[in-house]
Amino acid sequence: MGQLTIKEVAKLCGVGVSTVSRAINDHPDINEDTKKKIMDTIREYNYIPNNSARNLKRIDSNTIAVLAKGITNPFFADMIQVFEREITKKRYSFILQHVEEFEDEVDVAVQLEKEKRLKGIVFLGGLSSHTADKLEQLTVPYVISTVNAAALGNGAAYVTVDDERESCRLVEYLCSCGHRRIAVLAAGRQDASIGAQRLNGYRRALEQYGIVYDDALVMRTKDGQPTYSMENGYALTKELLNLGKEFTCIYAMSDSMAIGACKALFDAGKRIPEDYSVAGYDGLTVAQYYEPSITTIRQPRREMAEATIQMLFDLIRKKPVRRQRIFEAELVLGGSTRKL
Amino acid sequence: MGQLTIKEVAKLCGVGVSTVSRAINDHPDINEDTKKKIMDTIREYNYIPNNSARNLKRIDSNTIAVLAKGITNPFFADMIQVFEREITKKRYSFILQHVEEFEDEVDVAVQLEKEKRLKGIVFLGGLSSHTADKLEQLTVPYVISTVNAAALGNGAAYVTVDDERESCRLVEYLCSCGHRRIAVLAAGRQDASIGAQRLNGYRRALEQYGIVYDDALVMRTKDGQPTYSMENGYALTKELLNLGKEFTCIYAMSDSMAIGACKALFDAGKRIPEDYSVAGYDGLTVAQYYEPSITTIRQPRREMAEATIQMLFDLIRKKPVRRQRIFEAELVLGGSTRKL
DNA sequence: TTGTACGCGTTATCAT
DNA sequence: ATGATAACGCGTACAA
Repeated sequence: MGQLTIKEVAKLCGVGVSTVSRAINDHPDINEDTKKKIMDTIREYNYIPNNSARNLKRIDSNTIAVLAKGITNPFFADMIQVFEREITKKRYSFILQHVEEFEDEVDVAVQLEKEKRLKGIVFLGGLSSHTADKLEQLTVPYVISTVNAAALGNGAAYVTVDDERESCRLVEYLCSCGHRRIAVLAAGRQDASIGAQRLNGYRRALEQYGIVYDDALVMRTKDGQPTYSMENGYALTKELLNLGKEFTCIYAMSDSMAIGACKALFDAGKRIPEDYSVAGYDGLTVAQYYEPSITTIRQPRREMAEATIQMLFDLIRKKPVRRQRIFEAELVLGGSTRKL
Repeated sequence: MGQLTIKEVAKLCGVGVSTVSRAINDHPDINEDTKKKIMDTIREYNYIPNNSARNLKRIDSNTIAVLAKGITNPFFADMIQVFEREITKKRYSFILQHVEEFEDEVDVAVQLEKEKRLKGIVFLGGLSSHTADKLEQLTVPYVISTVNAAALGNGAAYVTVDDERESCRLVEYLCSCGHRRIAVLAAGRQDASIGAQRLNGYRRALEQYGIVYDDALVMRTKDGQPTYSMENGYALTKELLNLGKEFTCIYAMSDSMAIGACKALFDAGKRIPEDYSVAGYDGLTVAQYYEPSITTIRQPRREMAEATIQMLFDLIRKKPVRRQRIFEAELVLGGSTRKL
């Protein structure tokens, strides 16, 4: 199709292409009048510069990309807001790039870095250890946010919480309430990421309280099922009830699962926390709004997002900077748990 | 930096650039052995083609873009999944493009169409009527999803529900339960989109039941506040309670607001539905999982998403197609409302 | 089957 | 202050 190019705009205005380029890129050395005339015709004819051509030619671009695996995860929602705000505040362009479940986020990052001449990258979620070495293909600074990046062990910059420790802290609290048979809604067996960490924390807490670990109380997500959903929490809890195991408390490894667990208990005619206590993990907004509000571990998402951007810009500006930050989470007590 | 280009790969392999190009683009007329050798060195040296250059050169690209305003909106989550699945199923590439709150999604679309040589576009959310004429700048087919596009009135293709009718239906149900003083948690006054539609539906239902509309029962969101959030639902309900108005039911214009409303009532020591009934709108998953489950209007999101893609491909293939589809929503009865 | 050369639309460099 | 022109990295017609 006869798309409008910079050449035709130049012809229309009776000037050279470089003058048009100067106009649209706010270059200083250009006559105000000619600039105005050019901008007017551009508006009149709806000329839109081709970004591919610009990116191809440009040396650099002051653009930060945030790559999110599972962009619809409610856990990411306010973090993304913070990223957007902080990045534009620093006068950089912000690209939010969705990474599909089956895609390798590092591959996407390497491509995008070339395509858009990125200045920096944030990884949100995903990032299993077996792709860690690929990170070396990146030539710009990057920060890994909210994934237990410590496990990657390659000196990468990251911002996270210690999932094992926080999980342990939560379960310690539950034990201190007198619970000794705490069922767990966990990830599948093949999960080597946060799911495994949180389960480790659970076991550590039990040990400290001299409680024998009982594998029968650990409900594992079926392979291929989405783990951290309400549906899964509901299904696993139903199954747990059907098994007839004795327990006084359910520890769900995400707030969404905890909500599913609560609903399953309600549907079975149980009361919370009188009959069963329920605890979650994440600190989603909806956990506070549930009735009863859900005892959980709140990750300081906004602060973590801010720290991520701060760290990224320090790296970009080659400031000396601590490349690892492990945030402390907060134990939020809700009405969903009680002392026995 | 000495980035690896197709030229250098060609040199490394001792072949011409076009042969390399043929290799990476799966062209038929190329010797299998040379192709293999090229692909091997590409892997060895981690060569990544520059997408900007490719897009610039390519005539077309079999790519569909979904532009979402408010990508973190839980309402969009499963629709996006469907888009992704259906588009890749049809062997097209899928781009999910986040549109910032202050951005004009049509501008973004026009740019992206040029940059990526798009074959089609889906608009999800946003799209106020004052940008409707800009849509003519698009030269590829597009479908508007889930926004009351009828109001745009320019013959654009869209998939939606009739917000006014469905809202009316819900309120009719509430009236049929004997409620006569139904408070509303609404959008701000300047909202001319779905917020206004749903409020119209409310008024129509009242009329049918001979109930006088009382503006004092309509709690409007403060300007600049995010409307459809739990926080807002909570705040508006607190305010409503403080006003001391008499009412037996709250109609929140989104499920998130309804959950906020419930929590505010619980915090005030009220019971649901014994003291107050609460109804929402949207049919989010969490509405079912809340306790009590929330009476709401469920929009058939997945079906709407499927219809959107179907319509888009029909347009691309120039099949004759009904360019407007208005889906029927479902009235979901939950435990949050009761007959008086 | 393969290589050469041109052009995609833009920005940067150099003249003027 | 402005214009001509050479890249940017790749795909493709055309020639071989």
